[in-house]
Amino acid sequence: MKQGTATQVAAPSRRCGTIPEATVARLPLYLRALHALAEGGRETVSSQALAAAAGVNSAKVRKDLSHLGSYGTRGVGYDVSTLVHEVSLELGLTQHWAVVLVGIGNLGRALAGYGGFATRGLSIAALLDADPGRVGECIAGLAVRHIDELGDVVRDTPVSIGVIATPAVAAQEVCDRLVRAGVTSILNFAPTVLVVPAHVDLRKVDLSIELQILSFHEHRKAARHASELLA
Amino acid sequence: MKQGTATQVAAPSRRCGTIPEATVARLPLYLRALHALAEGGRETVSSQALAAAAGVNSAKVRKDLSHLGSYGTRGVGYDVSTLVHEVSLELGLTQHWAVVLVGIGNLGRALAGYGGFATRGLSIAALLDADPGRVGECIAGLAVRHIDELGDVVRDTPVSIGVIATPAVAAQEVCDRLVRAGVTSILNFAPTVLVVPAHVDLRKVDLSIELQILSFHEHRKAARHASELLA
DNA sequence: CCGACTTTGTGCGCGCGTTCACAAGCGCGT
DNA sequence: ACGCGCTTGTGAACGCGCGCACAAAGTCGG
Repeated sequence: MKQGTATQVAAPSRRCGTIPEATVARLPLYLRALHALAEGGRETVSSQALAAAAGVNSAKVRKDLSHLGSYGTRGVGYDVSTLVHEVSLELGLTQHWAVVLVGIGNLGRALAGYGGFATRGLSIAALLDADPGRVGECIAGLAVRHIDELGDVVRDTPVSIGVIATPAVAAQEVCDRLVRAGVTSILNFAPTVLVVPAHVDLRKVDLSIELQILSFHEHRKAARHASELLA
Repeated sequence: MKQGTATQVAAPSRRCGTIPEATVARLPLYLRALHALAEGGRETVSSQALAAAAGVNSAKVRKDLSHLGSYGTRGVGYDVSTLVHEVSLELGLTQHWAVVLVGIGNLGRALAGYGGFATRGLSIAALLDADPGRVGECIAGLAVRHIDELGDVVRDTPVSIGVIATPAVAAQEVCDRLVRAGVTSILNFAPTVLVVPAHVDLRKVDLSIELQILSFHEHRKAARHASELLA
C-alpha cells in the first residue's frame, strides 16, 4: 500500500474505504484464531498459518487484512497482538455494546448462558420475556424482566443490539418494539421474515433451514450414489 | 423451458442440471412460506406474493423455481400444493433422515426441543453426551445416551446427519467419531474450525460471530453519525 | 373468437468475491 | 555490503449470483 512520500509517521493509515461485507464476516474468525495463537505464545503469524487456523485460503487472509491497513512485515508475517488490536478496533469490540435478549424459552436460556455473549465488547443488559411466569427467574446471574420494561432498560443503559429468541408469531411485534426503543441492530432466531426500517441492521439465524440444506445434500449424495451403482 | 418434440407425457422434466447453492439455501424459505400459504387456504401464488412472504426478490423466486422445472402457469402463478411437493422432493424431505445430536448442554437441550427438528423429513435418532451425569436424562421424549453408544445407534437406524453442540475443545473428536460412524453431513455449533474428509458436508452456525458482525455495523453507524455531526 | 391483461421463464449486463501469480519488501546469514 | 529466501500486498482474470427487462404464454371478459 502506498504511503505517499510525505511525513506520515503515524500508524499505517487504516484504509478509510468501506470494507467488503464478506471480509467483515471473516474478521471474527481471524480474531478467534488470533486469540488462540496469542494464548499459545505465538508472537507472529504468517497469512498461511492464520489461514489454516481459521479454515480459509491464505490469499483471502492477506486481502482481508489489507483492508485494515498494512500491518504485516514481509518475510516475517503479522504481529499477533497488533492484529488482535486492529481487528478488534475494526469490529468495534474495543467499546462496550449492550445486548438485550428477548424470549427466554429453551433457546433464550441457552443464549443467555452462551460464552459468545461474554466476549469482550458485548454484554447482556437485560433478559426480557412476555410470560409473567418467567419474570423474576434468574439465569446466568441476571433476573428475567417483563418486556414492558424495555423502555426502562434502554433508559438505564443505551442498548444498540437486540436478540430475538421468541416464537415466530411474536417476533415481528417484539422487533417493532425494539426498533421503537432505539435498537438499531437485531439478531433474529425466530423462523420468520422480519420487516425493519432501512436504518436497522437485521441478521437471522435459522436452525431448521441449515438442517434442510444438509438434507438436500444427503439427498443428492444418495442420488449420485445410486446412479453410480447403475453405471 | 423446452420439452423437446418427443412423446414426453410425464411431468415437466425436472431440470437434471445442478442447482446453484444460493438457490438451495433459499428453497427452505420458500417452503416455509408455502406451508403458511397452504394453511391459509391459498391454492395458487404468484412469484411476487411468494417473494414478499419469503422476504426476497420476485425475479429471484422465478429463477430459483425454474431450476426445479416449469411448475408455474403464466397469468396465474404457481399451484401451492404442487410447489410444496416439488420443493420438498428437491430438498429430500419426502424421505426420512435420522439426526443424531451430540452435546446436551444448554444449547443441545434447546436444539432437542426445537421445532425445526420435527419438520417433516427430519427426526432425532438419539441424544448423546460424554458426561455420565447427563446420561439417562429425558429431554423432549428422548433419553440421553452415552456417546460411546454411537455405534449402536447407527447400527439401529442409519444416521446421515450429525449435529455438534459440544464445547469447542471436544468438537473435533466428536466430529471424527461421527465421520467414522458413517455420518456424511454435519452441522456444527461449536466455535471451532472442523476438519472433515471431502465426502462429508459441513455447515457451521456461530452465534458469537453473528454478534460481532452486528457490533461492526453499530461501530460503523456510530462513526458515520459522528462524521455527520462534524460536517 | 379476439383483444387486453397478467404472470412466467429467461437472456443479458453488471458488480462482487475468489483465486492466481508476481513484484516489492524485509530479515538473515555470510 | 550483498544476495538469498521468505512473505506480504495487489493487479488481473475468472466465475457466480443478482436484478432488469422483455418475449412467450396463459387467463378472462366481451
